[in-house]
Amino acid sequence: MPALIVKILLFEDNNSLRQSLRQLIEAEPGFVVFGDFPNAENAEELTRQLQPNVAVMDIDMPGADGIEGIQAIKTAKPDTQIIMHTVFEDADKLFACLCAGANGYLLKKHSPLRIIEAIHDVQQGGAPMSPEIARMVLQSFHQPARSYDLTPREKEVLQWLVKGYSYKMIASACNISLETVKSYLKNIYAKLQVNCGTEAVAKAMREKVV
Amino acid sequence: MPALIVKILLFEDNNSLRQSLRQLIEAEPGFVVFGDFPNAENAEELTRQLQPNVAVMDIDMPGADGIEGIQAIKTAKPDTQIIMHTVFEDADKLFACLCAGANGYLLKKHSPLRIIEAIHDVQQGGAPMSPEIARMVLQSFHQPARSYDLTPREKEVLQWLVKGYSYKMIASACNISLETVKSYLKNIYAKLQVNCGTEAVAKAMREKVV
DNA sequence: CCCCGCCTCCCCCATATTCGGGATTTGACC
DNA sequence: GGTCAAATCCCGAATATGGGGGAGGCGGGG
Repeated sequence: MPALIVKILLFEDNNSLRQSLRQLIEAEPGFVVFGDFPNAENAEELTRQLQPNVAVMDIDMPGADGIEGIQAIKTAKPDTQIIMHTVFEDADKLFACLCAGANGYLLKKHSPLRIIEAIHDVQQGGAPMSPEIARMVLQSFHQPARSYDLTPREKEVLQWLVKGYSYKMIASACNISLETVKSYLKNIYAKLQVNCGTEAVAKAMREKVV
Repeated sequence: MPALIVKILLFEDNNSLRQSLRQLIEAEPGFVVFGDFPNAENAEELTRQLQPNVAVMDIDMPGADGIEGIQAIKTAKPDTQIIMHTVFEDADKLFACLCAGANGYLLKKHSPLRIIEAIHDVQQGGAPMSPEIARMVLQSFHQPARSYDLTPREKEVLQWLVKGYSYKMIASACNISLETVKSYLKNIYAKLQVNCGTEAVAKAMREKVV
């Protein structure tokens, strides 16, 4: 049993597509499809039994969908590399998959041969993505970081608040009096248009203020 | 003036590397290097004057570094595609670049020819990344989502808190009494090992609890 | 049947926070 | 020299929060 055999599971509800993917993948030397399934039911149990190296997974499947599939597989065998293969460019589904632990994300509109490359990629620690997906992922980081015209000191105070500091702790951290802290926070709340600390923290973290 | 000319700026503090990159890029049909610089000083002004389509940027440069460079360029001309080209695999610098708006991220250890591909990629809406980088980016989404053994109701209450709701608002949102909310929050704070709402919100957001 | 976890509510009280008014000093800028 | 924003401080009152108890009902598992 050579170490270079790649054990693959296939989850895709379209039967004919699933069969052709299976044939395509098995044509590649060293790639063995240990199972193909129309949805992600029992994915956890299957993973435990078959110990795959890679899973190729659609998202939209009747029964258990791809997101549940990722969770099941990662629970059973966290080092399994999971490649999503779907028509969706929907941002919510994309990020749900990434948060669940997907290791790659290909759109079906690209050549099926891309899957073969992708399986090689994930085996070597890469993260294959369709260009549109890569772009969406990078853009998700790019938030303009609204400043709300906070003065430097106000930003500093807000940062401490975000770290969970109380007014008193902020005062000693900044070496200023409690009254000053209260004064700053008043202004900060007004500028952020919130009316309590928790809201300010939530807003600051969501919008990458400071 | 054919529309297919790509105007490129180059920021790299190593003089010989900068020169060879320039030659390499200009050897590609349609690619014109409008300027090369040893750091990102005056990047905003330069961008405004030269109106580049693409910038290739190192991170570690004396004077103004690559992160400031991204900000300057994106301020002056937001649709400029910025490709980072650096030795760093350092996570902090990586994410700082992405947050600032980088559109691609290549490691210098890969073939310089990858840059040519990357410039084509960004022009077509892609987001070229070295495999290691792509993996780090995807992994940044994959947080196990610690649950801290919160009960369903507790999770719900915490979610409202994260949205900035006050105790009273949570009470009416959940159709329970203020006392009940206080009771839940007591338990939640204990389970999260925090001692106030702001800290709980910060922790919940950071660790994707709920 | 009994126990236990969950949901719900209650009381009390100390403190923290919010928000409404000020005020002073400093340093930059015109 | 005048103006203005920023940083610093103070007072006081109304609420909100945090932490300590306890307690009843309900459903599931042993």
